[in-house]
Amino acid sequence: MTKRPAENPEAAEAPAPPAEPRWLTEGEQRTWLAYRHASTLLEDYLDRQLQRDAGMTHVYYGLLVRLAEAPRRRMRMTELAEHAKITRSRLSHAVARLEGNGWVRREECPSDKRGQLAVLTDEGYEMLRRSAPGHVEAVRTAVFDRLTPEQAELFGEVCRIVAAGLQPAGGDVPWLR
Amino acid sequence: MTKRPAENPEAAEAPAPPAEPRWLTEGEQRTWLAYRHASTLLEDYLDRQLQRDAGMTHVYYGLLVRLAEAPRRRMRMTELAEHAKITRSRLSHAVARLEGNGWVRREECPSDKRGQLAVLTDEGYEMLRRSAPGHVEAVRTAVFDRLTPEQAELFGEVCRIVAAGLQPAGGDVPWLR
DNA sequence: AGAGAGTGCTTGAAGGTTCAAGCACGTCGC
DNA sequence: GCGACGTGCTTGAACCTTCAAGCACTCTCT
Repeated sequence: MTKRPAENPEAAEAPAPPAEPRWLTEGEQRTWLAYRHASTLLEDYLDRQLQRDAGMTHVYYGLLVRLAEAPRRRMRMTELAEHAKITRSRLSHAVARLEGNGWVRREECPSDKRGQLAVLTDEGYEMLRRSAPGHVEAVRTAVFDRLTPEQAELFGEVCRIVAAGLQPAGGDVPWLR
Repeated sequence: MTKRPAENPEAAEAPAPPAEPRWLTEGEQRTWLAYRHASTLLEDYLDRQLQRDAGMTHVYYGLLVRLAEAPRRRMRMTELAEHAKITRSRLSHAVARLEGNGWVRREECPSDKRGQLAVLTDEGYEMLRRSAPGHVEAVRTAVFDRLTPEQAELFGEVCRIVAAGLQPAGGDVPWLR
């Protein structure tokens, strides 16, 4: 409910906002709803495509991509989690699964005995090479083919602003522990 | 991997794309990554805020909002699922949980004995009224306070385009069964 | 060197989502 | 009216994510 309820919520508010909430304008509501729809549908579309063609969700796929682009195709767990914007816990579970698939292997970190390296296997790389064309096609179809270059550019700009504001470094609260 | 891999993938492609994949340009890659970051962080941020202040995720919250805005605060299950862009199955589980919380109640549909109506209870409405200010504040903080009105407007436009393209009605494939 | 605090990662349980069935009712055509 | 197919919704199992601990190692300070 980003819109004011029918009745007047004067006193007795939730913990955070002290005064009258700054409700969204009509236009902001429409924008917000549009964003919600777009991101829900897009997430779904990409997850289905990748689940079908690569046997994993978009998040897992993204992890493999990051590994593929890292030097020596390996990365510290924490660093990988930060790049992917997910919690360490989630990454642990994810790598366990990907390890089961033979796409990732773990290695001890030579410089820190607590540390673990996630390493993309050759199998993993090969899987990525096979499914990349289908994925990029899906992204194009769903997004870039429908936008003018100017729209795409501005969309990127907006996303960068929003992401920066929620970044643990950029904001002032460490949302991702 | 929306970027071309290091080696040249000439022959032996994935099922879908027949010829050389249309890889993303440098700028498109940056935009895509920014979108992924923004949506991941935003989803997380909102879910945490609502989990903390309202005891449910953003999706569940959205369902209650839709019910609150529906005539007589009730809606057919299928219709609600379509509005929320989720599967019927997911909605069934969700309503079961919300029913357990006392925020939603089910009613038989008078005109179709197969049908079910999800009805927002008074408790549910009250919960919404209490948590709405905190939620709208979070949305403002994360998004609208950081964008100029022009940026917000264009962002909404882009989202509408993308969503329309993925809509079962708008596209040509029924992604949501 | 050693205690205490911090870091890196994992674990298990609780809850959410998806997928494939499945049941009940409606609709269409004979 | 009755069979076949379609629709509305639910169910259970498999999998994913979160949350709260927990273990092992490192760092800091004395």
